[in-house]
Amino acid sequence: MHQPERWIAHLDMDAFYASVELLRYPQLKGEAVVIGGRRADAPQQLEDGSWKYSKLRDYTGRGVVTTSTYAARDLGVFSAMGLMKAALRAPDAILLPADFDSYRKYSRLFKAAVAEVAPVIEDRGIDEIYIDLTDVPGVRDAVGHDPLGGVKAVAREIKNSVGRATGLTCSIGVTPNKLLSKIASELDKPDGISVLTLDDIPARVWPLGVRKINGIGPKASEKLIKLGIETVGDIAAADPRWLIEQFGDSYGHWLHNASHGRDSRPVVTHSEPVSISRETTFERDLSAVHDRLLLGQIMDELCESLSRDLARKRYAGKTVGIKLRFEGFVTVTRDQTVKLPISSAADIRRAVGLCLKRVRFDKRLRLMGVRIGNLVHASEVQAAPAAARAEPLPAPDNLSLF
DNA sequence: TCTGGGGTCCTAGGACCC
DNA sequence: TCTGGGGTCCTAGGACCC
Repeated sequence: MHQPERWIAHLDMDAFYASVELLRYPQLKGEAVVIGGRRADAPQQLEDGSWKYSKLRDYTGRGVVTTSTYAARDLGVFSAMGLMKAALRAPDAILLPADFDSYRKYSRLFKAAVAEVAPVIEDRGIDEIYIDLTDVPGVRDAVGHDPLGGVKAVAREIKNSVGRATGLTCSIGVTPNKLLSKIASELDKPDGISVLTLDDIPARVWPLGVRKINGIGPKASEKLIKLGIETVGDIAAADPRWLIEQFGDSYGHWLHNASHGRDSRPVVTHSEPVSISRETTFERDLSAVHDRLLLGQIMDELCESLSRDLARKRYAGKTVGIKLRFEGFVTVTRDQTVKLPISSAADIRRAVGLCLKRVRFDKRLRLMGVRIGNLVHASEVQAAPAAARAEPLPAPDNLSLF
């Protein structure tokens, strides 16, 4: 075995939201439980001490599954599935509302527990991280005599640390790069450790379906399958020139490299946000004519919520965008860049007004969103000269488009 | 029975400047 | 009368991820 230059871990919490809920309701262990739905009812304790739960079959309206327990997955209920569809498959599954404050708390706890063992961490969202283990003592010192043994011992130590801090389990993949580690962490889920070297790629990675590669989504996989390519090994065996013909220069090259397990991306321990947004899907589709006032009010609230978030995170931005999704799931976006960074709800709402003017409202709306990009730190925003501040003010009637 | 909310990155065309 | 390239910014849409 040749010695890898790096050892990168991918750590993925097992059924994270559902597992956090099971800490609170341990009596549900082993049951089919689904998290999701904005207005799902929380469990109620009755006089006799027993609990009353909402069932999936009683849910009506829009919404998707956020997470499901492994028992629910056995019934065919997975993340991102519509709740109504999930109810057909598992009508008796228990439905819990999402409690993001709680999930964020456990997220901080598990990340801190990992940092005690290995501090070079890249955040990949609430329930997963990459960790550079290369310079962790137990790994560095094992180079030469027993590298795999050292890596496994450190991975076990990380899992133990996470378990002690949270009572939750996770799965870890360790390989020479992020791409392979992301694949590896899924190989022995839940509560597993998988260590792979480049030599393991043909036996362990090539038999997997193309969707297992992070970066091949529904569209690319559909196209690959149409071309007769089903596994990662099929991509690896394909002529790279043909891949480039089919998928373009950039994605074609990337597919070729990914299928051979090549990935040199570093573990990024700090990053700045690119954009911040707020959006909401309505319970029923709204008419731009009949529900004008309501839509205007919802847009005001989105802008205020976005503005509060900017203030809390201490950012301002120059590009405001709206997102509208109409019935039929057709999505439209409009952007408006202003001269100086803004952060107040009123300034954002004004830019939104300019965006709204450029949209045709011939169908009912199901979603509305606001985004701000081109961010700068609030501390870098200078007071605007009066002339510049007064500049992009549209006539008031343009604001009340709804 | 349609499909949440928060993000990132890429592409491609047009404006504008040198 | 015809016709450069390069660079940057803005905008719209789309793929993908958690």
